[in-house]
Amino acid sequence: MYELFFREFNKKIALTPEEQDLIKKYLTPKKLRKKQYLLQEGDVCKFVAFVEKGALRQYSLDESGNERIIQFALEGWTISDLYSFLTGETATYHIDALEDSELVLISKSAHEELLQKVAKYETYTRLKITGAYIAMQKRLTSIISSSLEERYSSFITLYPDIVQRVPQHMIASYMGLQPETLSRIRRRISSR
Amino acid sequence: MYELFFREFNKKIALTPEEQDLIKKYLTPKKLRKKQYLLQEGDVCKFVAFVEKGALRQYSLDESGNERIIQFALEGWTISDLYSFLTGETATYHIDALEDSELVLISKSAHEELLQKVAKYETYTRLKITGAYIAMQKRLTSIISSSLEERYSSFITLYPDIVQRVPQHMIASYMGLQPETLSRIRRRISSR
DNA sequence: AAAAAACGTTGACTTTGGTCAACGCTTTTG
DNA sequence: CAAAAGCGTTGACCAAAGTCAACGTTTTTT
Repeated sequence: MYELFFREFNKKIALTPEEQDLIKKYLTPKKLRKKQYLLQEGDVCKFVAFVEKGALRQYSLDESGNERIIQFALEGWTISDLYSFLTGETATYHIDALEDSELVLISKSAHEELLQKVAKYETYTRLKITGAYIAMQKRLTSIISSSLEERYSSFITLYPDIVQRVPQHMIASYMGLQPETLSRIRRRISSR
Repeated sequence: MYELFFREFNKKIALTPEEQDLIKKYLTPKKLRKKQYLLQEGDVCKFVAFVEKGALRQYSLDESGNERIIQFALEGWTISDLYSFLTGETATYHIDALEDSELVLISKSAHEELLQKVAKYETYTRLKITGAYIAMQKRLTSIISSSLEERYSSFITLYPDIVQRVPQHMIASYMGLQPETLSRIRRRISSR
């Protein structure tokens, strides 16, 4: 239990067995069936979720009610509505499961106590968010400066596992496109 | 000297005078004239820069050589090519000054020593990057789910100071648009 | 096993943003 | 102070993405 979580943690900073045991006390396992919600827009986000197994997505609804996916999370990724989690404001995103999934939850109070009691937890958190920031900045850069063909091509080389496991229209949504448009981009790419 | 820097720092976590003096030893002031580079693509980014006064921009060049602005930084903001700074890889962004500016620089070695010696510096860093992450996620969400009119309208309410101080074609670049397109969007908005 | 839902593709047409050129105005430079 | 560069706007035209409808296939549900 929590194997992947601690494997990832130790990749960022090595923990002693004692620290690991202490941290374990603050973790809650949770299973989610495909299509179940972890978070719905309007609720307050009560936890950060680490994906041990499965796949989730985070999305908002535009004014026409279309789903706009802003993040996927496969094994080893962390997902949450950070703004809602940290401020206690109501969430602006939905999070649901794309496959049956196993999560490790960290509640707000657990998060706060861990920050106080385990210095390495703060470091872990800092490194994790820094990595997420850098990745998102790259995504943003490619959105404002690359062609759709390039964006899709780098997506499939960067996230081949997502391409395998997630329906194409969701990848279109992630790219801010209509499914038909992504289909045509794929044709253009393959006919070269 | 460093007034704004410490004002912002203390907003996130309060420092004792001693801590403040200690941190000061690791800071380097730097003045930059309008149009001067702080960082050029291909160099390694050697520092994180806090803006005491002035305005900067971070951008990359697309394949046609157009500037694509991914971030502005006014007083109180921090700017850097984080990926290059942290990994030592060569930078993919340019950073230059839009106005004569005064910066506070933190070098790589200063950053690392501060993380070790001053626990609150790690907290400051974590909070700062978390805020930047949340802001960027909101920007990304609006890019993939809002109309251009909405995006520009929220930009001017969110960053009225940038609208005042930065030429319009740079705001277009920040939004991933041509200057002509932004000009037309403005006309559409004002004619309502 | 049958019915329903979800998915990806294609075609025809519309809407939107990009491109190129021109112009007037303001700011910067020499 | 004069010349040059930078800036924002507009018009005409072009290219790209969105929309709507239809279809065959696959997956899920019952």
